[in-house]
Amino acid sequence: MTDTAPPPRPARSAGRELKEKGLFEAARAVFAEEGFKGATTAEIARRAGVPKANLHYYFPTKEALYRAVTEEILSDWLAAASSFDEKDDPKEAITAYIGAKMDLARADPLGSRIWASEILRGAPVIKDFLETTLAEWIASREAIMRRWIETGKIRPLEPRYFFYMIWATTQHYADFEDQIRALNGGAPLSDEQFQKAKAQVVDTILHGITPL
Amino acid sequence: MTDTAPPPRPARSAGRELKEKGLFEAARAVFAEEGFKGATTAEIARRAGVPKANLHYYFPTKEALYRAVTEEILSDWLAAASSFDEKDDPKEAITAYIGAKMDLARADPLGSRIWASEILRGAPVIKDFLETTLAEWIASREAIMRRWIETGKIRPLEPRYFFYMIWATTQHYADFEDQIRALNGGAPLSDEQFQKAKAQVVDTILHGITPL
DNA sequence: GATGGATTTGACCAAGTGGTCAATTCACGT
DNA sequence: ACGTGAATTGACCACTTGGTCAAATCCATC
Repeated sequence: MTDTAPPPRPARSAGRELKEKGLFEAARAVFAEEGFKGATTAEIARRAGVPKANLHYYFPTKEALYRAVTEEILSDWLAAASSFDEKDDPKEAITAYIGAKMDLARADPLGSRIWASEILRGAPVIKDFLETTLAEWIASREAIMRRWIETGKIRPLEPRYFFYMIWATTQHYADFEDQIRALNGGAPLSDEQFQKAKAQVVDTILHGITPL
Repeated sequence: MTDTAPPPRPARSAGRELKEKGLFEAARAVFAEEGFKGATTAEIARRAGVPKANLHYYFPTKEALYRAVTEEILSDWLAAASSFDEKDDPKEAITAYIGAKMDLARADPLGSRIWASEILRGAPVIKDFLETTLAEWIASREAIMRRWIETGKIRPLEPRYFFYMIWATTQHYADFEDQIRALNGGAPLSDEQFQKAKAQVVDTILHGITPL
C-alpha cells in the first residue's frame, strides 16, 4: 500500500513488490481463517511459497504484516463509505451505499472477515480508527440523516442503529459465507442469488425507513 | 448441559459440577476472545483458578471442552428460534423472534461471538448442525413465510435473505459490541439505548416487509 | 570481472503449546 | 481408624511458535 514515490531506489523493487504482494495476500487468507493469534507465520510463508525467514525480511514481525493488512481494509471501507455522500436524495444515497457495501463484501470477503475477527478479539489494532475516523464518519452522517428526518423524507429513527443494520446485514454475506453456503445446499451463492439478495436488502431497508 | 439423570453416582457431583461449570465459563470467555485455535488451555485453567492438569481431568481435550461449549450455544439458539412459531400473525411472530434474538445477544454475547468465530474458521464443529438442523429450520419457516406472502400479509421477498438480515442485525449487537462501544464514546450501550435499538430493529424490519 | 548492497535461506533458539502421568490428597462408607 | 475410588497437581514431554542470524547467492554498476 501507500508507496510514497521512489525515494532512494525503485530498482529491484519490481521483484520485491511482487513477492511482498504474495506474502500480503497469503497473510490475508490466513488471518481471515485463523484470526491474528491463530495465524502462523509458517503457514503464511508456506502459502506464499517462500521460506519463513524470507517473510521476516519483508515484514519484520507478524504484527507488522497484520497491520499492513488491516490498513488496506480500513481504506477499502472508507472508499465504500464515500458512496453514501454522492447523492442528496436519501433513497439514492442509501441505495448506493448498501450496494457498495454488498459489492465490497462480495469482492473482498477476506477483508470483512479480518475486520470481524479483529473486533471479536477486542479491536486492539483498529481501536484508534474506530474511535476517531469511524466515530467522525458516523457522527457526520447522523447529522445528514437527522436533516432527512426533519424534512420528512425518512421516518424518524436513531441514525446510528440504522447504520449498524446496514453494516451487519451487508458484512454478514462475507463473514457468514460458510453458513450461507451450508444453507444453500453446500454451494456458494451464485451471482444471480447474490444480486437478488442485494436487491432485497436495499428494498427492505428502504421500505423500512420510508414514511407512509 | 443435558444431564441424563444420575446413573451411577450423583455423590460428590455437587463440587464436581461446580468446578466443571467454572471451567466451562472460563472456556466460553477465552474461546469468545481468542477463537478456538487462539485459546489456550493454560489461559482457561488460569481464569478458572485451577491447575491446567485439573482441566484435563474434567475435559479430556481442548476440543471436547469446545464442543461442550458449542452444544449449549446451539441449544440456546434453537430456544430463541422457537419464539418465531408461537404466533400465527406475521407481525407478532417476527416481533417476538427479533426480540428474542436481541435479548439473547444482550444476555449472552459470548455465545454469539463463539458462533461467529466458529463460522469464520470454516465451521468445522457445527457444520453438521448447519446442514441438518438449521437447514431444516429455515426451510420450514420459509414455507410459513411464503404462505404469508401468498395471502398478501407481507410483501414478496425471498425468506432466507430476510432471516439473514435478522440474524446479522441482532447478532451484530453481540459480535461487534466492542465496535459499538467505541462509537458510543467508550461506554457499552445502556439498557435504555439497547431497548431503543431493539425497538428500531423490529420497527424498521416490520415496515420493510409490510405491504403498502 | 570485481565490488557491494539487496536478497535468500537453512539452522537455530527460547518460549509456549496441548496433553500425560505418577504421586498425592481428599471424603465418604464401613 | 481404615480402605477405596474420586479428585488434585507438580513435573514432565514432544511439538509448535515467532523470531534471529550468519553464511550464501544474486545482480546492477563500475
